[in-house]
Amino acid sequence: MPELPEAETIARGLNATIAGRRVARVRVHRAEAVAPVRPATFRRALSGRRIEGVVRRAKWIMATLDDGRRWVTQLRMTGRFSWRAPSPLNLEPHLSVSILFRDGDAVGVLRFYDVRRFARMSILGARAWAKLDARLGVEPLSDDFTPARLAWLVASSRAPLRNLLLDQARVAGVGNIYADEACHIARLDPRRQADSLERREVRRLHSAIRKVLGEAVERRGTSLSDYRDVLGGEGGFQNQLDVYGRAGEPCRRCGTRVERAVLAGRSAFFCSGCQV
DNA sequence: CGCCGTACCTGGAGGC
DNA sequence: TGCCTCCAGGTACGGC
Repeated sequence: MPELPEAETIARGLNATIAGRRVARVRVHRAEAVAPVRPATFRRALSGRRIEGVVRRAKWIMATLDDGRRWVTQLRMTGRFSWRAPSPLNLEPHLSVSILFRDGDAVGVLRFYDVRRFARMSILGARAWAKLDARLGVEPLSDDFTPARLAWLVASSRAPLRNLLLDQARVAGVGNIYADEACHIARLDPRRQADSLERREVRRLHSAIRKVLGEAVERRGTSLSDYRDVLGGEGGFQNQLDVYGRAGEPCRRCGTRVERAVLAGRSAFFCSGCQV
């Protein structure tokens, strides 16, 4: 579900709600949400800690704790945070973890849901976090992501362009939706061998990635089914998709029917009329 | 060693 | 209605 824009929206939402607050109580309803660590270990590590701040890295949500450790969440396909006033806790479907915050009279509950149970959260020391961070690629909205850097990445792979864009060790945070949308904006066939791109094509791809991710962040992400922000709101970018999920429908640029192909076991949507 | 198929889960959509 | 198949925003892992 969540790619960079959705994770960014969630991280900002969490920062606005829980930064500065202290964890009063943690409940782990589904042990696999914190695996391989035992629920009691996770609970003890987070209980009593104050949240210094919450940021996104790639598709990870990372909260810095007042003991210097990091509380990290990988949402995978259907992980979702929900911040609400506390209510009598009935066991809701798909509820994985609930965290009670209390600071004086300010009280709130952060709940974590996960339909498909792929999501994971853990508490990492600063060094373990640095190690995780180091194996992730360049942030595409940062100044480090230059056309030259992308050219170097693209030249290093013979895989289809779309697969390269999904590789988190190369470009961090791009997933299936935005990889396809970026290829369409750049007028590049996602099946093209990555190292076949010419310099001007790399430049188009670079600006397309930044454009689509930037606009999707502004629109607070893409809500196709499960994704919601921390307060339950939907994103708005699903109304601006050019190709993702539109197989058989006309290309908004040239009218040709959008096609679906399978690359590395995952759907790729593109227009063979204007993407070469 | 780079790349790909598969597995991990549940649930929604669509065919019959 | 029910049963079947296919598909889904991600990524770790094993194998070639």
